[in-house]
Amino acid sequence: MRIGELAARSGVSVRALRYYEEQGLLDAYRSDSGQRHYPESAADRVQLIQMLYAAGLSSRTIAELLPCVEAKVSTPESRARLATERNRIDAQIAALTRTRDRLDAVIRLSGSPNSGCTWIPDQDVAADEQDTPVPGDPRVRITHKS
Amino acid sequence: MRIGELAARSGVSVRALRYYEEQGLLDAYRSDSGQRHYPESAADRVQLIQMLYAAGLSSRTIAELLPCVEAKVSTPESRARLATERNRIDAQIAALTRTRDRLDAVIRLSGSPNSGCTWIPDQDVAADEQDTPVPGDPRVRITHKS
DNA sequence: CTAAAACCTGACGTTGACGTCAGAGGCAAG
DNA sequence: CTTGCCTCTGACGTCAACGTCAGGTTTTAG
Repeated sequence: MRIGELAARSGVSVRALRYYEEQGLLDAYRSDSGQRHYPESAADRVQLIQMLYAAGLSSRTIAELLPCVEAKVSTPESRARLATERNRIDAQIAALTRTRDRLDAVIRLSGSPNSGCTWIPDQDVAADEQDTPVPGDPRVRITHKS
Repeated sequence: MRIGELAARSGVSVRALRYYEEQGLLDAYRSDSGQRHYPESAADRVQLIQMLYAAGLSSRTIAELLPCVEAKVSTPESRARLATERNRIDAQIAALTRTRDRLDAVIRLSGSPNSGCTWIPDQDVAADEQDTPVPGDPRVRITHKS
């Protein structure tokens, strides 16, 4: 198939596909006129590329690990790299989970009439830390050069 | 405290703090000479900002939602916004989990004796929790001081 | 008092993953 | 053959979250 169809099938832009090729993530056969042609399997590969991009991997890292993931072949270095990225993703999941739970807490408590929401575990909500912007508060002006 | 101390405490750069202020995420009192002064609570706020950045929220979105999380109040719109972001994070967690599982599968398969083309004998795969020390690698830096 | 360290405000630089535009050529249909 | 869509190769534009530098002021340590 040509690039337009692959783009439509995999849901990415034509530009992105050319960029992937430029980064060494996706190769194409060229017709005599120079047009790119892809096998059916390219769609899956693009999905995989998108997956790894979404996980925060850079083009270079993807280029390094993609052969391993596709061919399931690895050297000790690539296995170490895989493990590193896996752990990074794991940490990211944990952080996202904490963030989600915090947002959940806010959502649940935002309907309550009182202010007993404690998003700091065992610390009292300090009454006012002079942090609230008072409507008619004349802030100190920035006096540059007295 | 002044900006340098806040930066040290919260683990972000001075430039980042000034940027947060510019984006309306963090306000500071100014001394007569124009220097920023922050209350103790600013450190927590910075942590929260970092958390939301790490979850993929933009400055503008954080600016919209941060008052809800801090003041524990919300309008129907902000609740909807919170729910939207929560669901986005949830989807992101699901996608990351799938990606991690896929990497796990590759790691297991490539570690198997018969399926991996390990052309370098036996080496320890103890490359764990060690991030790639590439000099100019500007990936997602969350600067967790651990 | 003095020198170093910290802070200030612009303002331009960086990076990755593309978007977008220009100009030129290819491909099936009528 | 021409019309209209698709594709090609550069090459510049974009956007966010800062990094970095310059030139000047303020605070602090000795």
